[in-house]
Amino acid sequence: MADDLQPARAPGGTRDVLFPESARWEALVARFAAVVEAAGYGLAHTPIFEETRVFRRGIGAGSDVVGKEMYEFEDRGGRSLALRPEGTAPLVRAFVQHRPPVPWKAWYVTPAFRYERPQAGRYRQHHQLGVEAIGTGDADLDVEVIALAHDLLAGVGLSRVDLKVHSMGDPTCRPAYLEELRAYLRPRRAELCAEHAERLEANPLRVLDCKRPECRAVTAEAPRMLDHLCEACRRHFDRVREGLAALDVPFAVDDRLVRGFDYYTRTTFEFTAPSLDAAQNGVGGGGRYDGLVEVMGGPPTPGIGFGIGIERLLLACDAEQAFVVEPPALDAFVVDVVGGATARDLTARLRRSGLRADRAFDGRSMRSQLKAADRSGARCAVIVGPDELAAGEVAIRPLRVDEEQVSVPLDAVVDAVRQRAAKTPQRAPDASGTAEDEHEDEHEEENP
RNA sequence: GUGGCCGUAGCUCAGUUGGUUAGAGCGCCAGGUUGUGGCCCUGGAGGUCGGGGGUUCGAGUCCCCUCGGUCACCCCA
Repeated sequence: MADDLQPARAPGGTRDVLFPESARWEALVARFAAVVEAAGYGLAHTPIFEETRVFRRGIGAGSDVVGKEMYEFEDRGGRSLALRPEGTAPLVRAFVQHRPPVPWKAWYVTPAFRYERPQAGRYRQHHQLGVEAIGTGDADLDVEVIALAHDLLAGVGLSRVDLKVHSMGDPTCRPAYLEELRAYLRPRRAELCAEHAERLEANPLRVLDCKRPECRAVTAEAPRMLDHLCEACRRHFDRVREGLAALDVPFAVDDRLVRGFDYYTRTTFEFTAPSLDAAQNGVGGGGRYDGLVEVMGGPPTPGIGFGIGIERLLLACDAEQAFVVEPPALDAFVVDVVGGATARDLTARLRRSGLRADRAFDGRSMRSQLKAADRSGARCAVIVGPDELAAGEVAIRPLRVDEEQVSVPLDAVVDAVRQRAAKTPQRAPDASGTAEDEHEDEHEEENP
């Protein structure tokens, strides 16, 4: 019973995003939409849960995400469902189901769920922005997709983001390479760390990605995928690198880059923010998945996409004091010390005229109401006291600039507030430190 | 799933070898200013000391359990 008295909390690893922070999220999503829609991508919403097999088949039963991190459940009809742990598999499922004309270019913003222990930059429910482009294997599409992610990251004002790219090969060249890698590792198995000695046969690539020194030492001389690409994959990768260079997207080839989902073929890439001193500094990543549509039951169709973690991106922005967003200020705050009817009517009139207005309730003192007006960040207070009431006027008191207050007839309030709004710079409620303009036009980009 | 650290007001924290009615700053409310916000002053509200059990004459302080938070490993956004 004592348990019932404990106040309720959001479940572990989840977070509330309340007002002014939510305004920043909205601004980020809007920025993303602008970038990708300008490139022909259309917004797609798909269900937040899918049949479990969509992920099991798509992401791969051997991956950690599917093996131990999925929010899996049975519904009342006994169906096995799962909350989406990532964005690609559901969109590929939607592609297979609806068969839109190719190339199909879609973007999404969605929560993603993974049952992991929360820590800095990692949540059980996090949010991703991403795109998927399905229907062509042209390497220039890889370049386009990577450049879009880069442009967003640079556009929000992050000065330092590292991009690593790699090629995973394809069914022509990868199996032979994997066999060669296993053959190299087998005799050295005893030198590997415990987990990777275990997984050597199932997923030898993971060993390359291991950060432990013992694995590092063993793999220093191990054969690399890049040296074993087939002719087609090599040409593809060359074209991707050439394209990135042509578009001034800085990158480094990382021949140890291994990504967590089984579906990747050829190009894979990852963006990290060195400014994040937390362990989780990957802000986004993606790759090509030329076999995935087929795995989902569609015709053989190539595709590529990426996902960006909203929480991590914003964390990285915090570290650089980038992407500071000021929510729009109120145009007016109505102060009424004569009963409240005027405030009621006036706020409604201002709002219906397209202005942003608020007021105080509970018939508080003028001092209290003006305090509230100040705190609200409103550009001016519209004051109604006994004198104004008698004269059919209101007093317009500027709050953000040092100017005299003026009296205007009741009829002229909307115009007066509108004029004030036009010439008063905005300042958000509780604005702390640097106040920038709400409109996000200028942002320098520095390329290393 | 494994491990470290931490739970005292809305927030950030103090709380002396266990010892009377648990404190501060900020925030909030009210007043100083019977018509005017930001600064200043005064007062006020607000605490199951995460929860449960134990030791003790006495527990915020010690012990056990539990819940929660946080950071890291694994892996990922």
